[in-house]
Amino acid sequence: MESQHAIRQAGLRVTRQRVAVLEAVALRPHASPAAVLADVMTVLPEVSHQAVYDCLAHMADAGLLRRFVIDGGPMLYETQTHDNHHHFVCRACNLVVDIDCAIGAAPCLDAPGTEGFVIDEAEVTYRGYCPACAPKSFIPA
Amino acid sequence: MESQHAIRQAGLRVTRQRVAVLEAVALRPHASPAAVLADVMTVLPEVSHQAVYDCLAHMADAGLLRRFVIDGGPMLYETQTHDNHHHFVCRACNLVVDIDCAIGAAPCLDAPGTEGFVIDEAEVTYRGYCPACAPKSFIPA
DNA sequence: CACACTATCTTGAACAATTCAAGAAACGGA
DNA sequence: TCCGTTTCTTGAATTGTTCAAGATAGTGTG
Repeated sequence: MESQHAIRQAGLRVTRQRVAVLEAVALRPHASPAAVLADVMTVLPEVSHQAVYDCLAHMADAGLLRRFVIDGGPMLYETQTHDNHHHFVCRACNLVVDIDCAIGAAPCLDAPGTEGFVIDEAEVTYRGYCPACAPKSFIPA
Repeated sequence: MESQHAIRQAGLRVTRQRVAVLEAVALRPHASPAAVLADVMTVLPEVSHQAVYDCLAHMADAGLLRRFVIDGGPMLYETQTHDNHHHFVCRACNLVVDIDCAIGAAPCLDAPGTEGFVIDEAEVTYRGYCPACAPKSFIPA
């Protein structure tokens, strides 16, 4: 119900596939197309992977979803396009965690030597070790 | 000559392929495996793409190269692992430009709500419009 | 300088993620 | 309800990367 309004307000047609995709993304912290496809198939067994790719791409372009990539991995999508948060990736277990932005709504947008550039977004990826992996990393083998 | 020492000091065997790959990366601001392969083939016509992938991966692991990805694109490599700079990507022409770090050697490493996390790197990707594309973006069609 | 040991390279296939293309289905306004 | 356009299905194609097996070539040692 909620999803339908959001999709319509974004100027997109409301289809069962889009509603299901949007709700699937909303339920996962960081959803890959494959994961979304699996989730959506439990509701709409006949969805094609292509529909999932299209829905994700259109909704990302429309601002309903945020899209990012970790290393060479698959695309990841998340809702919450409004708040400006970043991502932490554990070097050991590849866990991805949201990190709130420390420096206000638009962090680090003032970069030196950028005369003539129009910078509207700064995406930050932190790397290191999560609490579960950090202890081990100090006691090598 | 220079490259060979660097490779040896990193604890890697010095091969013609590695020297050529390292020098190819050094000549380009941001080199994809395909571009490196093309460059290396002008010197060593028989190189395999696999050798290029191996060299890049080993040298990146050894700290000789830095590796990053823009969106879902191919892996990009660059030398200059020492200085902590970031990348700007133009939304219109996909130009990638280096941006020096504004906030010291390790920017933004203090993030809130990260108790228990060990963060050792922050990679920033700025997005917007480069000087060539910025004017056009304000005069839509 | 030759030898052996191992790392690296070549060749060729396999894989994962994504995109392209053509026709069928279905949303939304009249 | 009907039409026009968008979106979805189906299935193939592409891109970028990785896997595997055997040949080749560094590097330390005698």
